Amino acid sequence: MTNQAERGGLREQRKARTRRAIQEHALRLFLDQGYDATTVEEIAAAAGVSHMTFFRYFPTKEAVVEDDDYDPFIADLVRARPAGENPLEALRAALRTGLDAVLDTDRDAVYARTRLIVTTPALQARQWHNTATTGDLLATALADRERRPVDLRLRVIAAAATAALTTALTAWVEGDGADDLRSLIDQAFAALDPEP
Amino acid sequence: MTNQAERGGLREQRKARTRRAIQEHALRLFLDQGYDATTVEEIAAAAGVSHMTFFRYFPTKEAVVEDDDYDPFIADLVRARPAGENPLEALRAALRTGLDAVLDTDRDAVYARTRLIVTTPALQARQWHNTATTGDLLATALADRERRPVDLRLRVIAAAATAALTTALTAWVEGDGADDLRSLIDQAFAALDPEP
DNA sequence: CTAACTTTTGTTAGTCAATAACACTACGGC
DNA sequence: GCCGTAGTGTTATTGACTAACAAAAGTTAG
Repeated sequence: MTNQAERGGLREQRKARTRRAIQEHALRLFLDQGYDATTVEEIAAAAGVSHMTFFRYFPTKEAVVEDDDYDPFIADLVRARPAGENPLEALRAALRTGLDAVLDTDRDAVYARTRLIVTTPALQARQWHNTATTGDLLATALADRERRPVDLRLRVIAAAATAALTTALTAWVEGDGADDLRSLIDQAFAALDPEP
Repeated sequence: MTNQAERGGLREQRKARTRRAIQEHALRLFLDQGYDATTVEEIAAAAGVSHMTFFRYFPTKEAVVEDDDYDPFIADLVRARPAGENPLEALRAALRTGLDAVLDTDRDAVYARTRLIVTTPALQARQWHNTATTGDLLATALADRERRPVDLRLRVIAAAATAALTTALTAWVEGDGADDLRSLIDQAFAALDPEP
């Protein structure tokens, strides 16, 4: 119990509450009046903090929308795929498994956030950076799985897979969320296999 | 000769000269002292104009580095590929032809600019946006070539091709330009073909 | 050649994101 | 209860970018 402060201390509770408050007010305001039309000052005021505090919790205005917590999770799923499987199929299967877990429970929230990102230039730019990072992570996972170093080939395959995923997500938003995302992702990955 | 002003008038000459001056001083300063460490005010001063004039010529600080003029050219090369050829191979061949023309004459300039973009976060973000635009253009070109509308499959293939190109360019910079770019691009595209 | 016009530029003043310095408050260990 | 410190607010600064208006130059007509 020496480290109680890090788990249940009042400070940590407050921190977590403040962080969540900022995030929720930000998303509400973004969806309400648009991303660019919403200033950090507004968000901070709505959350009852100063704009400095906002930046203490999030490094940039964009970061408040980001949510890449489960990238490492997917990387682990990739590493768990059988070594014989071809890399692209391993990525497809891992992404599928990871997304299934999220979509079943949080579909609407995922859609709202994805829509916000896809339709906001500033968030897109940021998202592309995150996608590149994810690509690197996946390439590393592929390499680990085959017990060899990352090379150009694995990097290209990982980049192609994230490109397929991004294309499917964009199509999802373009269709106003009416399509089944899983099906779109299947189609996207199928396009990478020069079929018989 | 009714439209002389649009071709050889003093105004157009001055405009072209100013634009080039801004661009050259900007690149020099960026390479010299870094992108972030260089302010628009500095660039404007070096080019002998006010910072407002800078923004009249370039919408953003990043735009001064961009150079997507030959995207439509590559799209035309894609359209010119035989309709029987598979889409990915058509893109590879078109990109190859387009790059050959540039690399032979401007290799060093292309390398310097690519390095600047790859190593500067703000320029990367912008470049990803441009890459996405290029992807759309290529997808459209592929569709035109096959005389049918753009669909998810063509978009994925175009996105995968640009991802391969980007990966090759990144590897080129990581290797300090010592590798042969053409060879890197060949390897990158080969990775997209699940080989025999 | 001159007068009226249009285009381009500079000046000024501003907004907003992001960072820094420093003092203040209150939590939590003792 | 006391004190160190984490967390916050205040204020000020930098730098990208925009708007409004005035000034200067180019262009065209008469």
